[in-house]
Amino acid sequence: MQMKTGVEQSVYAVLLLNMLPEKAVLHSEVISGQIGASPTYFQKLLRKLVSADLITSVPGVKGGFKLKKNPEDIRVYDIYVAIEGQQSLYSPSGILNDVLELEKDDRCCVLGELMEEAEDSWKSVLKRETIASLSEQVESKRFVNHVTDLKNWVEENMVV
Amino acid sequence: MQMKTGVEQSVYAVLLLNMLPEKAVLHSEVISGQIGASPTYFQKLLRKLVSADLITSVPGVKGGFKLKKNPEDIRVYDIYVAIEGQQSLYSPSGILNDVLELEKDDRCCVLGELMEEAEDSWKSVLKRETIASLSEQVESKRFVNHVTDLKNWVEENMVV
DNA sequence: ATAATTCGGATAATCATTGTCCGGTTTAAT
DNA sequence: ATTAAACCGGACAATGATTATCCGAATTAT
Repeated sequence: MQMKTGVEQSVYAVLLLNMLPEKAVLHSEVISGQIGASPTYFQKLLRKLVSADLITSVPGVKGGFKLKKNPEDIRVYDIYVAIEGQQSLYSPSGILNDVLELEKDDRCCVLGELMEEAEDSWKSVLKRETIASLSEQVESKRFVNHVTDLKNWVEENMVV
Repeated sequence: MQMKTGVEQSVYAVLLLNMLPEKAVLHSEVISGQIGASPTYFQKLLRKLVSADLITSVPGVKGGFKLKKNPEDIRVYDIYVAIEGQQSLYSPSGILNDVLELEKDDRCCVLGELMEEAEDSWKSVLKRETIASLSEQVESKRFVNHVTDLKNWVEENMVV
């Protein structure tokens, strides 16, 4: 039970896109290069983010990706769902139902209720934080100089 | 990102073992038969529970498994850790460190802190519930008659 | 027109989980 | 003592999900 690395990469990608000025986009291979991800697979992650309406893609020469929503409206949870899908951490196999000889309608999986509560609790933390608040943390922490380096890098590599 | 089915099976196994009278044990194949798990793999799960000191094994003819701790002292979380190990849901790959050109010592993974908090929140729910409280729920809910059936089955199949 | 890019599908590679097998050890019963 | 039935633990195979690659099509700036 481990989170996909794709979620982590996607979060950082969105953080990078958040550094873009208006109208500018970032080429997918440039991003994956910076993050150190496999370019082809990373494209698929980006497309999932596009499908989830979190980022926008611009096809053609000088194309690339940029944010679609405001950073305050992109929760870490949204990125997680975009990449991993909505399936829950725990899929009850109905074992206890068999054991107790229950009907299928009898939705009373004791363990399931607990797991659902645990998962909700986990999700609520991911829903709390947004790209805006994460960016703020990165900037306000102890490495402001590195952030300016990174922003310079973005400006050098962005298009339009 | 999905929880191993082994965790679910293990929880139910422990619930079954909790129905045993003192000194009695349950044969591993009998349990896996009831739960509908593959017998050989299920043995491995049981041995993990043994290693975690949650249950005891009795080798030899008339051998089997029984609880080692009191049901109040076995948390769902303990079973989860016994089966899945202690690795966290999120293993930071240090991407942001690379991006920000940080030293390895600089443990300031923004996303990591958030994920850790989320995971702690998730775990706290699993730590709250014990085998005792789960058993109580099963018994007190709406299927008391099924539980007595199950207890009869345990008595028929237990050893010593 | 051409080159550079995203899009979407098919498919392969990798890895964790699940499952099997076998020889060894322990114990009850004969 | 011998035997049979169970647990022990390691090696290894099968399965399935994630990751990764490739290719042709669509789009757009030059």
